[in-house]
Amino acid sequence: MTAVVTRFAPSPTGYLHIGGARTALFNWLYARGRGGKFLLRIEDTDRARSTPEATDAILKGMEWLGLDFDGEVISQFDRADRHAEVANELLAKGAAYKCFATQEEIEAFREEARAAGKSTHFQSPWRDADAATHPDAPYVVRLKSAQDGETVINDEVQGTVRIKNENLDDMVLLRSDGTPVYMLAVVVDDYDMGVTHVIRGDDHLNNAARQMGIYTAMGWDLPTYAHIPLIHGPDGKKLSKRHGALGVEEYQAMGYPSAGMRNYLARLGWSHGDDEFFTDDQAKEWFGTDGIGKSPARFDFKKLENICGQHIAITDDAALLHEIVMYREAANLPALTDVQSQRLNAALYCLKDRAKTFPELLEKAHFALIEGEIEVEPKAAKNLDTVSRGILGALTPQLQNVSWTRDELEAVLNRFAEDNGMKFGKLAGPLRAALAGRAATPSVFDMMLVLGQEISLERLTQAANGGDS
RNA sequence: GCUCCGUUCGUCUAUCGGUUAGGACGCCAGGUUUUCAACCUGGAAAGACGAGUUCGAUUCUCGUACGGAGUACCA
Repeated sequence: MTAVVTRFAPSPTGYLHIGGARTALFNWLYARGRGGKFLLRIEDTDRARSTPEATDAILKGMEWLGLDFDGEVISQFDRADRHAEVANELLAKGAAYKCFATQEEIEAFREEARAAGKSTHFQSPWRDADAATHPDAPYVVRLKSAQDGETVINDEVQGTVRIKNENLDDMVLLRSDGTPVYMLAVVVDDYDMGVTHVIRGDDHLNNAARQMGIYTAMGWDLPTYAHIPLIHGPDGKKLSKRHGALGVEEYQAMGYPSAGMRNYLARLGWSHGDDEFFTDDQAKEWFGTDGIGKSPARFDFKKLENICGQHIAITDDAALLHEIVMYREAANLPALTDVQSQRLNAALYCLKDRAKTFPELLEKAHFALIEGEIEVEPKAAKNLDTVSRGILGALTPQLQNVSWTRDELEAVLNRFAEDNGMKFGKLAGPLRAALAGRAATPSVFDMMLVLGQEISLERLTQAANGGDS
C-alpha cells in the first residue's frame, strides 16, 4: 500500500476563510493520522485575482491553526510550462484539439441552446476538423471528452455519482495566450505531486467528472476522491461575510485557542460516535472519510466557545501564556509587562477553567494585570460605600501579621465575618471591589494569594480610605 | 434552463430495517456557591412532504418541496 499524500490547494484571492480552514484541517488530519504527507499548493494561475498578501494570509492562518505541511509551498503558476507540456501531449495523442471559435460564436451558440432548452455546453465545430483547415488565428486547446457512456465518480463521501458524458463539455485546457487553465493544472499537479487522496469542497464534485477525462486520456491512476459539504452560515444560506465567513486570523483576534478551533472545525461535518471534545492526537487517530456527513453544516459560535473553554482548561500554563501573548498581538492589544505576565502566569490556575476565550480570561485576570491605581467599575462601586469601607478598615489590620496561605486567610476572614455577625458573602463583595475594582472576579482567596500580602494590603488600605488617600 | 448533491431536536450529530430515536451545545427549572465561571439533577425539543418495497421503515426506491453546487479562455 502506498503512503497517503493529501494536499490543500487554496487560491490566493482573499483571506483563509473558515471553510478553507476546515478543508485544510481534514486533509491534515487524514495524512497525519496515517503517517502520510500533507502538501500545500497555491493555485495562483489567475494572475488578475491572485495576490501575495492573500498567500501570506493563508500561510499565517495555517500556522496559527497548527497545520504544518511537508516540503515547500508549491506555486501552481510556476508550473505553467509543465501544464502546457501535458496539454501538448494530449494534443499529440488526439485527446485534445485546437479550437478557433471566437467568444461571439460561443455566445451565440449558448443563447440558441438556452432558447431551445438544451444543454448550453459549447460544441466546437473544430473538434474533428482537419489540421489542414486550421486558420492562422488564436486558438484554445480543448479536451476531446467522451460523448457517450457515463463517468462514474467513486467518492468516499458522496458515494457513487454517475454523470452522463453527454453532459460534460470539451473544457478549455490552454487559453488562447497559451496559459493553462485551473482544470488542467490541478490534475497535472496532483499527479506530479503524487497526491493519493483529494479531499476538497463538494463544489468540485462536478469538476471531478471533467477532470477525470484528463486522467483517462493520460493513462494516469485516479486519486481517491472525498468531496466534503460546504459550511453554511447560521441561517443555512451560503456563508457570507456577515456571519462567520471571516478569515481565520479574525478568530485568533477574537481570542479562540487554536486547539479549540481545530476540535470544533473537525467536529463540524465529521463525527466519531458521541465524541465531542478531543485532542489532536485523538482526532488524528479517529479521523477518516467514513465519518464525514453529506449535508452542509452551520457554524455555531456557542458550541465553538464551549469547546474552546474546555481546551483552555486542559492547556498547560506555559503554552497558555504563550498563546495569550500571541492573541494580544493579533488583537492589537499592548504587550504584557513583565510584572503582568508573571502575575498572569501565577493566576492561570484559577483562571483557566472559568474562561471560554482569551478576552474572557483576561477580563477575569484584571486584578492581576492592574499596576498602580485601581479604577472601580460602577457595578463594584456599591460594594465600597461607607459601611463597606468601614468593614475593610477593620479587617485590614488583622491581615498584617498572618502567614499568607490559603488556610490561614480562610481562617482569618471567616472568623472576622463571624465576629461581626455577617455572612462571608457580605465580606466578599467589598474585598472583590478593593482588590480588583470589579464585581466578577476569581475567588478572593485566589486573588490575595496571587497578588501577595504586600499588594493585597495596599489595595485594601486604599479602598478603606476611600481611594483618595 | 440543464446536470449533480443534500434534507434527524434551534444548532452539530448518532443510528448502518425492528431503539421509549442516543449524545453534545444552547435553552428552561431546581441544587450547590463569596461574584463570574464551573459543577450536579431534571425538563422541553427531531426523522421536510407524499407514495412504494417490506411482517416492519429515520434507514431502501421513486416523486414533490426546499436548500446548495456546477454549467467560464475563475479557481
